[in-house]
Amino acid sequence: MPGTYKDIQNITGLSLSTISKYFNGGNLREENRLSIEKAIEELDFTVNAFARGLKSRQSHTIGILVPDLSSTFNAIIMEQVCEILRSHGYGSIVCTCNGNQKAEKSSLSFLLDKMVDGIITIPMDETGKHLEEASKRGTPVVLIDHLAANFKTDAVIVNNQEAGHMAAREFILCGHRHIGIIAGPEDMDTMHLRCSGFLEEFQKENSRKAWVCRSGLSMEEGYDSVKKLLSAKHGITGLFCTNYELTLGAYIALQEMHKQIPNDISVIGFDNMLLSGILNPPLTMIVQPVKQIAVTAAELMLERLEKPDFPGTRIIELETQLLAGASVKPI
Amino acid sequence: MPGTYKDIQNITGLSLSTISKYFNGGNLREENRLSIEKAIEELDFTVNAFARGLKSRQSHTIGILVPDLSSTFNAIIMEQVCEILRSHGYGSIVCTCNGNQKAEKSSLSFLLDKMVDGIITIPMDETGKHLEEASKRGTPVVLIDHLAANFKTDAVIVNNQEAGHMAAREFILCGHRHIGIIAGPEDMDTMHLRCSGFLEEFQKENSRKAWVCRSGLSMEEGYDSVKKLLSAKHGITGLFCTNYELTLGAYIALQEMHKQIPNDISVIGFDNMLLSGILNPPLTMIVQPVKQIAVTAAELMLERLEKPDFPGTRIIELETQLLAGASVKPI
DNA sequence: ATATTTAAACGAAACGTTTCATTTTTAGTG
DNA sequence: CACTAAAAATGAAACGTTTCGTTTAAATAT
Repeated sequence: MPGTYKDIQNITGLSLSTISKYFNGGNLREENRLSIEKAIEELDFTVNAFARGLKSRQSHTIGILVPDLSSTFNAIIMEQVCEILRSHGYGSIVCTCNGNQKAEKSSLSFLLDKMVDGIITIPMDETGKHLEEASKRGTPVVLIDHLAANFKTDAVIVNNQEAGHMAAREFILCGHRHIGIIAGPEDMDTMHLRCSGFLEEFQKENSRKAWVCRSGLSMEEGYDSVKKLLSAKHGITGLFCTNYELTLGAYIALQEMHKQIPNDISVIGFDNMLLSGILNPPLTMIVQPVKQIAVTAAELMLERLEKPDFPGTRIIELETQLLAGASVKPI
Repeated sequence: MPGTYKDIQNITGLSLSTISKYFNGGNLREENRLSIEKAIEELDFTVNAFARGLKSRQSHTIGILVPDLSSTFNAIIMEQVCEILRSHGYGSIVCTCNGNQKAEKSSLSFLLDKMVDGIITIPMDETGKHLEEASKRGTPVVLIDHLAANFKTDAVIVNNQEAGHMAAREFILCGHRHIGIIAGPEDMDTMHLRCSGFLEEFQKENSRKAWVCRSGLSMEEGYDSVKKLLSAKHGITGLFCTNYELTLGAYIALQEMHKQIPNDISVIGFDNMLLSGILNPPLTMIVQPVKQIAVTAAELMLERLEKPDFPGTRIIELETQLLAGASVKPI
């Protein structure tokens, strides 16, 4: 039903190879170029991606594999990545694996079967074992958020440990000695690093003490963690929250308990600049360069696609920033 | 590099058509089936989707086109839709258009060029003009959230007007006469219907009055709207928030102003059950059947793909629910 | 055992591009 | 104006499946 090169050929009288050249940026005589363009218009023609892919072995499609999209951070990263790839002519096939490692492996196969030219992923299985299937097929992989122990490939990460340090230094600077950490899951290395980074710096002096409350990643768990930490009466004067949802949950809990920030308790949040702006007083938080993470991941992929055998792997570590608000009080 | 039917042929001695039959569910002699399976194993074979698509004219890929993924509602709908499609063997190419109608049109073309078998979209352009390109190519379209004025096609919507009614009745029942509505943009028909539905019901009696505060969709604007509405001293005793982000922003603003819910002010929120559970007192809210919306949209699409010329269009309206909390006080 | 029906396997021709080795045309030179 | 070099157009052979009309093999009936 849709037109083909042959239809263009019938209209213009040009050969298939010339027409192909037109669509692939070769040199044509001006009159031929115009007559092809006229035919395209007339036919409402677009190149058949199947046939093109069959010859060129490229789909101009990237597989995106993430644990979920309910986490705002993931959703926004994905949104940005898709958009950038799109502006370079690449589509994004998105798969989530719901925190399930088995699903992660099968989603990867699924994506590869769809002939994606590359995979961008926030891996769950931190060994990276599942990714071997991609390299077996010669499909490049770019990691976001954390490296994979047994799979060397391009990656964009963030200095989570340093993020922890920064938060700790901020509390130290203001004289805090008793801090609660709303830490999230221990087996997730981003979260773990933020927490251990904090402790490393904070506990350099014995007079300072931190209480770690592990949980999942959700707002609800941030809420619960605050209730737990404060009811234990450790004499905590500050809270460090290690992702967006936890921060929000914690904030809501504090409001409910009528704890004034920062008079009753100081808070350092994580991730979301937007949130910082709206709260009053503005929340001091560690922010990740979300946009830049997405841009970098997309660029790593695009460059890798251009030079498939560029040697070595590039691991790009971006900086988190302490966005100073007014939620940490000197004591 | 990856194997082909021909390689399987060399190993098994069977013809290409027999091998094709194997992959397309025809009847084979048991021994042949086994020998093919052995060959597949040995070769690590997977069917080439380009070649298959070229013949079958199907990509087993659906295009998903939404305004953005930063809105939690959209992100979750998408996550679910992708997952369901995936479980039926369909990939999802996701495009966002950032609230930009020009981008919406070009994203649609982009998706069609990628040979998607169908389009599931939350349309921005409410005329649906841009969708004509899809039907010109015979690509089915399923709408979510709202219909398109000039484009009849399958759709999943929600009774937004009735949602407004419900909220109004709840306030009326509790004796409220002065309500503020945090309404979002007027030109977005979901938001508009929630608001107009509310007004329709609420203003049946002249003694009741509602103040509408229009804004964008973000948390920040929910926050600002509350400040505006309350500083105007209309004597408002309740607030109706018309989406998740606005609800959250409003809640934060109220907390900050030390307005107790529901003693100082009653609140009905929208969209997010999770939020309701965590807040204290639990927030009364109107919830959309998110999961069911996603399931229905995916099913409409899958069924349409199976019977491309099933006559008529199916418009499925799902019900919102009032989730009773304790944030509306009788006065 | 042979004839007949049914089921399974086969061969060849598409599907719509790209590519490479050739041929034709154009532009450039003495 | 013929002659060469460079640029553009050409034809044919892939790419890896599916499909359809036909042949061959297996199963059933005579």
